[in-house]
Amino acid sequence: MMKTLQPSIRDIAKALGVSASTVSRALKNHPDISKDTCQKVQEYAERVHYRPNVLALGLKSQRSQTIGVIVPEIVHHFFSTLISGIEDLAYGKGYRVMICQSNEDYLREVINVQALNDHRVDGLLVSISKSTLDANHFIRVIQNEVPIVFMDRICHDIQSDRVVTNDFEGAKMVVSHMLQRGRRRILHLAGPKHLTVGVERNNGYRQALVDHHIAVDEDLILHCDTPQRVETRRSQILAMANEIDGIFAVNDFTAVASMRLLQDAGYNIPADIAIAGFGDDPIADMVSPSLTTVKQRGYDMGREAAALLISRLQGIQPERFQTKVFPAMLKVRNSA
Amino acid sequence: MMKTLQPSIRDIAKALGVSASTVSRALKNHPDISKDTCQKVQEYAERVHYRPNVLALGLKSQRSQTIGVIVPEIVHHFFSTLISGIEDLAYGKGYRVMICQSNEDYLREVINVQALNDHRVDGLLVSISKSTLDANHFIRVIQNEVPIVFMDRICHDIQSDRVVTNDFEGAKMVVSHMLQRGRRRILHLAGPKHLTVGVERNNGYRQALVDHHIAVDEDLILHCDTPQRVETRRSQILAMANEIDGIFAVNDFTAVASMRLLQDAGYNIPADIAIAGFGDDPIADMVSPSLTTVKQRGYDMGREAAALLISRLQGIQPERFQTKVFPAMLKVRNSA
DNA sequence: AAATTACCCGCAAACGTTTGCGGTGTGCCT
DNA sequence: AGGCACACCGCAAACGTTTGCGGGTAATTT
Repeated sequence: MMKTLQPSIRDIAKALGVSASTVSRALKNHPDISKDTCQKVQEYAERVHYRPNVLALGLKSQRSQTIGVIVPEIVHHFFSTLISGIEDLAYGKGYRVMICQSNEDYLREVINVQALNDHRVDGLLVSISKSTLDANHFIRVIQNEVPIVFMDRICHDIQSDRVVTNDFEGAKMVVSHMLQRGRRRILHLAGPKHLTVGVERNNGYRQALVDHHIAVDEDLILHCDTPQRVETRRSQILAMANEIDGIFAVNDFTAVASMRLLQDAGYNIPADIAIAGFGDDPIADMVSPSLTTVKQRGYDMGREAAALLISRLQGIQPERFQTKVFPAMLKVRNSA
Repeated sequence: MMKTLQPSIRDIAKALGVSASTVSRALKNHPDISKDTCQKVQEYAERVHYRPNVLALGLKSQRSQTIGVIVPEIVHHFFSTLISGIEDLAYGKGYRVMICQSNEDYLREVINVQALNDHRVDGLLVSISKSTLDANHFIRVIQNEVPIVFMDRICHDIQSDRVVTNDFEGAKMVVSHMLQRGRRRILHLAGPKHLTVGVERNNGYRQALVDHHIAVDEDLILHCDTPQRVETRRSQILAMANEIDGIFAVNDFTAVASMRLLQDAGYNIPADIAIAGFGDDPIADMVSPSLTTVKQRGYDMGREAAALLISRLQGIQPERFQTKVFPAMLKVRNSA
């Protein structure tokens, strides 16, 4: 198998007995170059599989045509779909994408930001980690004129474009749905207090209760947003099981985990306890009973975020920062 | 908010009244530079948040310290864990990772390969798409001296390092398990014939039958490897339901989809029909009954693949290409 | 005092590309 | 025949970094 190193513009120039500048221009059909030369150059380039060196281009143009993406964990369906949306739109506009995971770890997030900055990405799309309280790493790249669009998990302290789900309405809808079906004591498995998504869903839960003239019982709100945490709080949840008739979890994994827990303990879902989640993960449709939840349009949010960022990169700057709010959709299934 | 463009080595040199070469050397404590100068440079660099320009580095050194990853779809848990493993190891070794999805589309895969090649990634980690029959796009980058390590979905036509699961043994184990529990007519929902994983699992299925002195009935092998395909073949599967007592699906989503289908049709799992999958996706533990399956060590495979690639990049070339085979582990749950 | 040595540091080229500017040759007009 | 326009192409600098080599100054040796 013959090895042929990547040919450069100079290699082509040498082989054809012309200058590098001529090759460069010929490749883009510059009017200064004769049709004849253009054709010769293009043919030869094609034949040797010439591909421009993006590093050199980026170095010269001071823009890499690459956007960086940081999400907590790609294993979560919502974030994977977000990424798919981003990729599809970005590719279409001639941008490449570098994806990083913070693993919900603040330090890792800082490193990711720095690494992407080192690679001179033109812009950043970010969903912050659960443990991110400080925003200096983001501020620094913004000072370098690298714009950021926050998605879903936004960073409150920073003025920027944002793409979010209407978490408040979504939560209100699904909790109202349970209340309308006669549930009265609904446990809320909530997210951390410093994540906007968690707070908004919590507020939606509260508003639904208020709307139905039910007092909010703070004892019915637990910080519990992962299957692991459900396991940790196992006894606590089981102890409450007889006093509740519904659960609203901040995401679907947690909802499903709590469902399994209660089913194993002999409870009938939804007869004894109704359960609802948030996100419409594929598991929602695979568990039994299937999970009532709130659908988030991850793919569309990804596209929108990428579109917002790219339009900003291309200088189409609307006066102020925008916040795109995607509607949440109630997905009624069998668990509530 | 003040904007401060990214300082270069020359900016530092100018500010400190020294040459760029001195700054470059001072930053890495080169013995030619006095302790005094080193300290001054490093302090100043720190203060202005100097970060080397990776594009320039890559251009000069002809290596980008970046490895490209192509997987079919990140939404699948196996591939996300694979990526996590890759990232963790690569980061540790000072490499960055660029992730692409082929969406099971051959053309998209070709574009991905080319894009990563354009970015002068030092090496490639690839799981091929279902629709990939031709390998020329891979051969071309290998000719450019960019090594490839195939993971899970390997490319048969190419000599290279490989990291795979022992699909044959895994399938044999889980099918044997069903046979030992008295199942006799097991439907196999198989993958496409040109994917090694599918073929190997198919072979494992066949071997298990042979081992138990049961004739292989080709009518019990259906090409059906996604929930969508299960839906398409709905009537066909239901028509067979009374004549089978087990199902072995090539992956967990397909297993779960068939389980839902049969449950909705009134069959009891596993009493009427046992069901097993492959992969140990998180859903396996969330559905009811929980799914018996075969565990694949995605994270470890990712780490191993990255390690293999990086050692090759660093010139530690074992004589021939290696194939690392990870053992499959039977995960017995309640569905079989 | 002259010569050697060590210690610091700068010059310039190179990686691959783009682009303003200047140059050459040909044909046309007067 | 001289001037002009036009078509075509090359030179060189620049992006940020590294690195071999050469040079200058001061300290040490003979």
